[in-house]
Amino acid sequence: MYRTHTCGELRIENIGHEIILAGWVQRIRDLGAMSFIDLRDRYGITQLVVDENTDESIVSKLKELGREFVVQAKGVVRERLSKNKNMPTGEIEIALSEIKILGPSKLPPFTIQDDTDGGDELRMKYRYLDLRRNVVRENLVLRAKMAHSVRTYLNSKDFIETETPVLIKSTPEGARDFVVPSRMNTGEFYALPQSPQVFKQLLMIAGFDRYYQIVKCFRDEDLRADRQPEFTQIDCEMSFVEQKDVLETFEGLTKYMFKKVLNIEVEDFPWMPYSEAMEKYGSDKPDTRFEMLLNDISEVAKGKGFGVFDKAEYVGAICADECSCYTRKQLDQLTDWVKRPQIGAKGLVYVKCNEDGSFKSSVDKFYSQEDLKQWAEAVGAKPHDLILVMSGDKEKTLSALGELRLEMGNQLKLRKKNVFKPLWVVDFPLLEWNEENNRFHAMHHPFTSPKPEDIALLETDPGKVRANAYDLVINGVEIGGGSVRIFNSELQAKMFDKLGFTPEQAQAQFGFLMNAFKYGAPPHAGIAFGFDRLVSLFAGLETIRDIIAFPKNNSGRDVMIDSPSDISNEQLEELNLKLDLKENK
RNA sequence: GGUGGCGUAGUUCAGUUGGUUAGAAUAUCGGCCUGUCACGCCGAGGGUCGCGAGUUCGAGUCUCGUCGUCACCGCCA
Repeated sequence: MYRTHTCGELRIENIGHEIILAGWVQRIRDLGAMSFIDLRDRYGITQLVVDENTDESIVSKLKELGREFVVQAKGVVRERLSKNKNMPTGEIEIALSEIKILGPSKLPPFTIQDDTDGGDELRMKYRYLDLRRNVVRENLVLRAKMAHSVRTYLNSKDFIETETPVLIKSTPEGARDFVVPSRMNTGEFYALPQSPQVFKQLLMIAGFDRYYQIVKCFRDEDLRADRQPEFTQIDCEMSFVEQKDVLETFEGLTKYMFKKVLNIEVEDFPWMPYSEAMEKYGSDKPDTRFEMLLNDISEVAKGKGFGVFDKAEYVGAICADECSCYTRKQLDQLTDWVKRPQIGAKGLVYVKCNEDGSFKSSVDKFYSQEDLKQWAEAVGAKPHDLILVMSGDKEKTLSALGELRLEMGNQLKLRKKNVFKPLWVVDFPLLEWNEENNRFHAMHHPFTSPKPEDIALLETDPGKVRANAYDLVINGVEIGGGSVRIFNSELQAKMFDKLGFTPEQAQAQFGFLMNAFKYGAPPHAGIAFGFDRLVSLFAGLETIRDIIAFPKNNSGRDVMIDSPSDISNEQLEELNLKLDLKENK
């Protein structure tokens, strides 16, 4: 037995007990005739003391100790002379009678403290040291708690947790696949799943009725703070349900998690059509923690001789409360901000609403006070407000205004981390036009069913067809999405046709699913949540790296184990692979 | 694929207009210290200024390239 207690549990009641602790040396404070050692483990920190009564052999042994040594300490719990109210074990200490080094440590490259001196790069390289820090471990404990609450809730609703294969088949739709060569099947490859999509549908056909899985998914696309090449989904599917049933179930799950994990009661989730999200927020994942909605002011802004607006397809505005005090410098900075290539706007027009009801704008030359008053009415601006106007191609301007809205929300501190505003965005378009390959792509995936009333549009105006698809959005983050599925092989065949598949290609790629539909397929629908994003949202973090034990960097590398890496010629040969690198490293 | 930021002591950073021997904090090591808990005080060691070219009498500083890293755009059904 290495220990009788953990470093977080001894209290004043334990005084006089002879105990054994094991853990890491956090810090040694050598006061000369006496020394204090902070011993740390997952559960806390306990102070060990060496003083004039301590055996000489122990005193000399302290010289060998350094930060992050793993030691076993034996001693008697005693009350401290000077107590530390800031720590749970702060009323007691251990009078050392024996100390043994279990694992010596080199000097760690950064300090293992809450406010570490280590940068991200170093922390990732020595992730096993970083994980010793409270803040990082607490994120992973939160993750474990959340996963537990998912299982508790879904199990209670009769969902069957089912594993699906990781070595599957590459398909042309969607993201780029990660691919695995097969040794036994020369020249052939598995693909890693982008999601267990088809398997969960097959489970519905199998009559499982309700399936879930907390499962790794893989997408070989460029990364972001909230995107890793491998990530975790809460993946679900239900039979004999409509959209409403799925949303109710998973709204229930989300509320349950907020309550169990954060002890927060969230209100019922509003439903917002995709078209409304785009018009009012300039985004399909609106941050509804604050208003500042987008307004179409084309009617009142056009036809007054200002060429930029007159030529524009759309003129839109947002109203920032109490911002008429913005200085010329601040407005110039905002203009530069929207002109950055990432936003790509041509410019920004402002109107300051003065206290006396007059207006001061950057386009006073073209617009009278009366004109500007109409703008103010259109956006609901009051005195002291600031109206920001952009124009151009409608779609681009909406999304640029949406970005500007978020930026203003940041500047005005309206995006509070401890406020949670979930909503369902519904009625997504079924298809979106892809300029690159000159064909329609499925916006969600090719198994999503069109709204029945829109099916006729498939022939006449496919871009207008709405899908029975939905996203859960919280605070401007897309947490998850799903759809009611097609469960009829003819409609599925028609979808593949619209997506530009020949019947032969569709059969080769998805024949197994379309055949399965012919053996009694129930109506079904499903959803998947990005578990990493949900955890980071709960943790109040921007990046999902901090809630993953061993994440990859921006370039998809694990800098700790240094992967990906070369493989040996023997391995290549066994797989019948030859490299043909376009550029030498 | 693109845009931008960063790269200087173990670590986090400063380094002015291109100009003497590149600094601070912290960590480490040594000394002193009986109630510390971010202990304190005194002292010491520690630098391929990412790498490579170029401009210059002279480059941490300017230019180009390259590598690494971060954020974003494209991409991510």
